[in-house]
Amino acid sequence: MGVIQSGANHPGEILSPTERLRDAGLRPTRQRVELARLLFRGEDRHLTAESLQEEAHRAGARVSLATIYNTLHQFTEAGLLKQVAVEAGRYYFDTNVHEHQHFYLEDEGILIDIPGASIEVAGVPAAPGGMVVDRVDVVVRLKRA
Amino acid sequence: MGVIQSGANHPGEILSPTERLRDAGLRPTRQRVELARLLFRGEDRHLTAESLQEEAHRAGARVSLATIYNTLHQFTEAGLLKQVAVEAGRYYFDTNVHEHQHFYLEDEGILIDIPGASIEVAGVPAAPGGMVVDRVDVVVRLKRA
DNA sequence: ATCTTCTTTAGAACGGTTCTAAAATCATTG
DNA sequence: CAATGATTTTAGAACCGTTCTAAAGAAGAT
Repeated sequence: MGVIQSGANHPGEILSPTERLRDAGLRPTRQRVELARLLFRGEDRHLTAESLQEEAHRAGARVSLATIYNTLHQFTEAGLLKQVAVEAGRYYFDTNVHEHQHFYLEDEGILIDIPGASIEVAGVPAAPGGMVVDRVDVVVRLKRA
Repeated sequence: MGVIQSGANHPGEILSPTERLRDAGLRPTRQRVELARLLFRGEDRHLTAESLQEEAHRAGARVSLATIYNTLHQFTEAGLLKQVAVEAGRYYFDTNVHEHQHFYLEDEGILIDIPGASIEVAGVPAAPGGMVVDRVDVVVRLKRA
């Protein structure tokens, strides 16, 4: 139980952005390829629509905000990204789709991975009738000492 | 470790709304008393600004939306309520301020308490330098079987 | 009552996200 | 290599929950 990975790289899984998109059943359009290239370089990353747009812009990629949102949702649906709920008002996405949990620095709005192997949640009661557990999210909220 | 409580009532703590407000250092105004009366009847409850406003309206209490928000924040700051982050876009509040975790029914946007005693989170790494753990939130996301 | 401070309020503003309808791109076919 | 049809992108509007603003109202002290 618990995929062992360090929160760093997944060397076995480095595909070209185009391959990755095709595997996911998404047409490798210019915009999607550019975004995939930024997102899937190896190290795990946390991002928001806004931060990705800035990054794309810095990298010289012209991508509209609507496309950023569309792409983020498509990638999430395709299992290339994971959504993380830490506060109302903003969607966070994570390129690490393996089992793992997060620190959240409340003061700065920053997420940090906790490796999947280290946290263990015990004693989850059975799901109410007709329901199954989709996933268990743990957020360790940190503030300045 | 872990306050033992069932997610139901806290009989030792039933104060009049007015007392409760005074204890929290809040003037017992008409609006705050009406909202406290709705919220702190004994059983634990989950709510949003919108749901509370509807409920207040049904109960014949005239309270503006701005006051709902103000009050929700003041109550939270005073430790009378707890915020729960389950999805971006909406603030959930919980009248159960004791240590406990939640089921979240993704399809219907409903929160259900998991009693504080049953869940155990082990293996949380030390907080990064200069940080302390504020709290550990566990959300068990459920979907239809 | 009077004065000061705190609270409530309607409505505007805000910020992040989603929608819309039109233009652009892509793949396919003749 | 058009012409066609389907998909994708886009600017900008719309949306929705939340926060702000400035003015009116209530609470408490004297």
